[in-house]
Amino acid sequence: MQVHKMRFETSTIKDIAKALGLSTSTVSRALRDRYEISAKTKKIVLAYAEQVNYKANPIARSLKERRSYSIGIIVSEIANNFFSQVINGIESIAYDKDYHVIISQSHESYKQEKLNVEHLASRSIDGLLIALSSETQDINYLKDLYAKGLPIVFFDRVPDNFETHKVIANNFKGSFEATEHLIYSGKRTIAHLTSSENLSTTKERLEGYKAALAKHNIEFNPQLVKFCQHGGMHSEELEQAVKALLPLNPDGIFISADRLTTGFIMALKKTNPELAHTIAIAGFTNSNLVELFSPSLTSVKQPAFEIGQVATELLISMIEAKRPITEFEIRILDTELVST
Amino acid sequence: MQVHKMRFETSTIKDIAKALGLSTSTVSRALRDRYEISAKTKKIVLAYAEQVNYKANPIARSLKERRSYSIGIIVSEIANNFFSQVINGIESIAYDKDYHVIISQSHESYKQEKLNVEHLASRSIDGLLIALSSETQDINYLKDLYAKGLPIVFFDRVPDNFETHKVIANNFKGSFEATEHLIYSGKRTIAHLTSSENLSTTKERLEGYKAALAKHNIEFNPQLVKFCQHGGMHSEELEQAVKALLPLNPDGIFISADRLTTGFIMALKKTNPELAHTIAIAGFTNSNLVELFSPSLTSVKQPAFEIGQVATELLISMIEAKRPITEFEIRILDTELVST
DNA sequence: TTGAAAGCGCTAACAA
DNA sequence: TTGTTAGCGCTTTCAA
Repeated sequence: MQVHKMRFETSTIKDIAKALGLSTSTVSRALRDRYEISAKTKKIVLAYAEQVNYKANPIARSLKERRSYSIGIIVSEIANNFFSQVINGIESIAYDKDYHVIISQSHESYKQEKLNVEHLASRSIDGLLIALSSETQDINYLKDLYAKGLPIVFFDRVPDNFETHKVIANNFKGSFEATEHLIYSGKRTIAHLTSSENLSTTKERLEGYKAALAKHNIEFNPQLVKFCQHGGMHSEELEQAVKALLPLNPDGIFISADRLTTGFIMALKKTNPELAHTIAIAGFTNSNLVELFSPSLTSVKQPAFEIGQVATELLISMIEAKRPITEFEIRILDTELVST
Repeated sequence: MQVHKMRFETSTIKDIAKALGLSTSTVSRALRDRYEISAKTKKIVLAYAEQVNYKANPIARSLKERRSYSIGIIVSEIANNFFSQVINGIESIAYDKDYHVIISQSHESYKQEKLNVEHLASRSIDGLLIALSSETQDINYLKDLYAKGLPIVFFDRVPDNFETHKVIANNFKGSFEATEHLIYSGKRTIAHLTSSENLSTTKERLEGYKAALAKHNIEFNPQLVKFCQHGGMHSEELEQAVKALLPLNPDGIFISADRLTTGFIMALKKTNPELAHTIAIAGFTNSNLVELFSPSLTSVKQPAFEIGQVATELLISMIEAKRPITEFEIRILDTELVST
């Protein structure tokens, strides 16, 4: 453990105080730029601190201030373009405001999600940004933490029975446009492949799909809708969906999630390659590789980076709020339809 | 700030001590399972702690023990399949050993990398796992930290003048096989698109490429090799490379990095779509979407997850070593050639 | 086997 | 404006 001791042989506030013949509190005040302190002493302290390359020990500060300047993030998977872009947005704001982020993955498992959240909470995060796993139904553990004072902001996959800030894409509109796009290109038998019914996104996107059909007088056929409980984490799930849908002869399909979109195309190419280029595909995906895909598809892109930014701004505002917040916002950001 | 105070109204060691009429040290010993302590008291303490859902405050512990049980990770981009898989491997080991991880992205910028590392160091990470940015040449700032006692393990992009553990893929062999694969399919004018010359991976992969050419008596033509200083972060870089290579009429190309591989295909499709299916492509990529690509390609897959695992095991062994380590390992893991 | 006490580095109420 | 002092929650030496 010597190694460690060594590393901390950096100067502390105490060292500076001693060297300059001041008290630690004066040094602290100079460094934190707080309270009344003479410009002169401040300058001296700052100069000396600079000279000895003083770095405040964030752990000591955290212990004293009872906060860690860190925020927790829970996503299902970082190897998912949507989420990695959201994370970039989160970081862009967090680092700016001097917070650091701790990322955890639920891998679409409720158990893992709960474990991670509790682990983060015990690590004294100051706030939590979370997109629920596709398995999650019981959010009482989050309510408990929230009640104990942990600020939480939901993004993407949000619960409806939880009063706090939420940031989502305009799922209804995005789905409506994607479905309508298929209709405009002459498709009439449009299947819909989607995630677990638990997810808010699933419900909203299903509504958009239905609305587009209704607008164009196409009867809604529940058989054309297939749910994947695990969000496409397992390829069997997708192959089964393909197998169930094809007998209905769809000429188009609208897919409601990143992993499902790519997973569906893979499953289709694997099981029925001859159909890959005959079924028109429109789906949610933030992959920056869509241009390379064959068959090509029309993609609904979510403003992932912005979602991350907005969620972080809201979270930090909650963390730094002087009084409990009672008015909550649901921010809805527009998607973009991209054809290649 | 009330919000915060509230959150910490969880029981502390002191509370338990008071409730049970013991001293804090006894409670601490019981909880940490240390020193001589009577089985009886231990049981009482443990039961009570369980009952009140006691959670140790990691910040207080860190301050006292001068370590944070967290490790820092620097990658260029998490939205890169290779790196996100490495991170999954890192987490699988770290969480098991009760460390948490803090991920930072350099975005291939030396300045950002240095900033992030120093930020992490000031956050008292216990160790660092890093893949250098494509811009990085001066690693003195890392040497300084290392000299001060911060354990560091390099992976993927490693420096040659730094004595510590390193974990890499067998870049030479992977490149050799990929190039040879192109040769076996009858290609003779094989271009090579690669990253910044700074990177260790660039050098090793170039050697593999050359060796395969040599084995098959194909003369090495330096003009067929193009370096991308920014690792394909900018699309212009790639379009220029395409423009420079095509006049040489390559019938195959071997590409040495994930982002370059996908970037090159995009650039080719954009500028010379008619050639997209005539040039045989082999390239490093860990994308799980290659099956969807058109044109298709032969991919060199790195054992990313394992690289993360091994690097983390080595790092934790350094962190927990009782005495300074003097023998270092370079672990080389085999790649896999996948044709679709 | 247990307790008292010091101290990790920092902040902030209170006193001067 | 500055200093004194207490204390955040925990671990650990020393004494009992």
